[in-house]
Amino acid sequence: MTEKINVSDFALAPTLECGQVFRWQRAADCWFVGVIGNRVARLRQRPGTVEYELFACSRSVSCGQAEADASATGFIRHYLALDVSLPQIIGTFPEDAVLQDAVRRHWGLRVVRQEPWECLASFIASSTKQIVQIRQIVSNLARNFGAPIETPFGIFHSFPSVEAIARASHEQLWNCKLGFRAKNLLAAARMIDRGGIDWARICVGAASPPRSTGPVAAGTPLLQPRYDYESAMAELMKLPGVGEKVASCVLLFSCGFDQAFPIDVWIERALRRIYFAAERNVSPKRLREFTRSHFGPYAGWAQQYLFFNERTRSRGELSTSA
DNA sequence: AGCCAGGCTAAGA
DNA sequence: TCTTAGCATGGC
Repeated sequence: MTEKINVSDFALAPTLECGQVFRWQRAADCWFVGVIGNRVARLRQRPGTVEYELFACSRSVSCGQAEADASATGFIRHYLALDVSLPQIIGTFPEDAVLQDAVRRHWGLRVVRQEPWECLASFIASSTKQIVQIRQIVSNLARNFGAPIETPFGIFHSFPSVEAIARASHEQLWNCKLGFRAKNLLAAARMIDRGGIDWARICVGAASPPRSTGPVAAGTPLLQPRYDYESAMAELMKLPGVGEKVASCVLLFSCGFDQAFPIDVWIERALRRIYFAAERNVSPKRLREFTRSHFGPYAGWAQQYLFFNERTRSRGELSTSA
């Protein structure tokens, strides 16, 4: 059964294809099909609305049965960040000709709320890989280690849990086409699995990592205060294969740090061309400092507009939608 | 054929 | 503290 959500200031295609998530595919009749947590979703944009169908395997909902109720709508609205005001966010951007042009061209792009572990694992896998290949790796991991989800249009797989990856062998991960990143993903999963990272203070209220917390010592507060941005970054960078870029992606895409500004090769090229055309040999440190002072509290959203704009600049269509 | 990909890390200046 | 090779593999 298809349900509808009224939307404004939203564009589904750039949101799902700008490179922040790797699990969405185009299907027939303008549908996008993807996996969110342990559910399969079909999404389609129509004038003024987003249509959705949601399928899950759980105790309350039998496998393959469509969900459609208030909580399902809330689930989609939350994932797509439809509960925030895009004009207000764009209003914090600097008066910057290039950025404003990117915003006009891709109006409606939103930073979605991913699950932290899937986001982290995906970006550990992303080092010096093309987006097409990252999508392939994530798909391989899900098919080999995730839980199957049946739908009327095929079987999908949830992204594997921390334990599932932690229990895998190096060879199994290697076979998912991770290359030299396999040992990083394995070591990161094992470190998280034994409680080596303070997730609760990086992503307060997040659904990840999917581990029971076990007994808590008397007098221990159930919810620690959230880390500030720098501390959260430092905590994430304890993990092998996680440097500043990957950590920024995780903080922006899955932990609600809207100011995080990942600098990858595409963004770095764009920054040098747009803002430092007169200078050459601008140090990475100066680039970082510039992005922090120039783009404001929603720098990460600005980054997504610039990134997607850069990747589609001399191209009509995106090569990642295959 | 050769260069590049949503980088990270250890080693050397 | 700041640059530089090495890392695996596939797409173009």
